[in-house]
Amino acid sequence: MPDIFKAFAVAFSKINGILTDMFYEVLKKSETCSARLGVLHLRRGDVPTPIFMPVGTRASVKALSPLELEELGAKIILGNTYHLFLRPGMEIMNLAGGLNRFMGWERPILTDSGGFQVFSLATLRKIMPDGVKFASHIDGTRFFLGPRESMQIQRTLDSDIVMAFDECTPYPATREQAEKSLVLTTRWEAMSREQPLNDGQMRFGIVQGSTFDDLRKRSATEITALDFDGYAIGGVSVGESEPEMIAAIDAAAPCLPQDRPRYLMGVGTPRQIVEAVARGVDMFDCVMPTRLGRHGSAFMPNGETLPIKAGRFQKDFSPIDPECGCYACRNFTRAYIRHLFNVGEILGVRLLTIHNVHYFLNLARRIREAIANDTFDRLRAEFE
RNA sequence: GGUGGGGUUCCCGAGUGGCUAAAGGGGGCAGACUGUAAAUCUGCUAGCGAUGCUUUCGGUGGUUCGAACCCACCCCCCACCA
Repeated sequence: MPDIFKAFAVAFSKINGILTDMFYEVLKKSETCSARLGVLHLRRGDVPTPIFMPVGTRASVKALSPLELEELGAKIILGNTYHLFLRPGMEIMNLAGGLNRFMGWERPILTDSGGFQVFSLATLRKIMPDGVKFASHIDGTRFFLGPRESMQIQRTLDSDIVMAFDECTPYPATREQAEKSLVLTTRWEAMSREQPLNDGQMRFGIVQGSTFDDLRKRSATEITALDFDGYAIGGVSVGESEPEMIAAIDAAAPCLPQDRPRYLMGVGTPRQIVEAVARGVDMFDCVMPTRLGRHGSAFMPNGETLPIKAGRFQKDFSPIDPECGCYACRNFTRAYIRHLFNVGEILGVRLLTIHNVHYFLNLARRIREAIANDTFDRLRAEFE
């Protein structure tokens, strides 16, 4: 596309943004797939899309300081309603003046609603019509978390993007179970939608439907009708195969409005992210870079992982990835980082976390550049 | 020189007649991890032609149907006393 048209397209989408609410703008769409370049305008700053959001469940992206996140180029991070409600609790969060102030992070935060804990802490909860009775995984204390409670907590956290309270459907699920879960989720999200939020907080709905195309479409349609600021595809990365995950996106994405951001929750591997972008997804979060970093795996250019603890790196004095520009790769060797893991020094965990988070943030950057330069198909091919 | 304690599979270490190829750690190796109950978890770790066989508990003999485990001698280590 000639530059003049490009500029026009950008200008048009900007006007378009003003006509809506300027929360989300599409800057460019790929001509060969559904990938799109955009920007989220949030209270605490703009977020370019496609974007990767590091996960900071308990008011910390594990092993990293806000300064390091800033230097790595993180634009938005996650927090979690369930975990922050339990500790430090809302009294302290209120006194602190919200999650951003509490943790010293000035850029946007997206908070998950606790819906994922309905899935991950399945043995410690009971689903009720208006929410979930949990027994705290810390001390067993009983408490109730539903759409109303979750919205109220996220208000106190004062996050920039608030997720509706859903039931993350377990995998595998029968059609009957998936449908029942979908109906419950739609109800809960309608309740979530009614709750007041703070000025400037954006609210996302979540699509469920498990592995059933028609249920995915139905859920997407029902949730869209509730008119959220953005839409997430949930109930993925719960143990299903990659083709099943892709199928869920293929089923749901076309039913979501073009002028709102799409967020694929909990995903994923580099390839899964690239494939989802090709299908029109704009936002991602995943614990993979931070968790694998703590567990001794480093991401390599092709998306595979290097087990740094392996004995074969004992005398390997090259960087994790010679092509990588992160602090860990610029300054330290495999042999040294392996040694740190070997003796249990926390710096090892920190260095791999820095490398992995850099990898994911950089992947998102490369994706954005590729869409802008019409080379996304080429980038996509690197991960096949 | 004397007295006492001890030498176990890569390392530390449990095991005192058959249920012991030998507990438990460590180390090593492999794997898992996807809106974080995870700086975590799971396997394997003598050899082999492998539902069994061979070698192994400092060494050499011996007792016994059977020994890492009991006996004799030898080698080595540690502690204390001379």
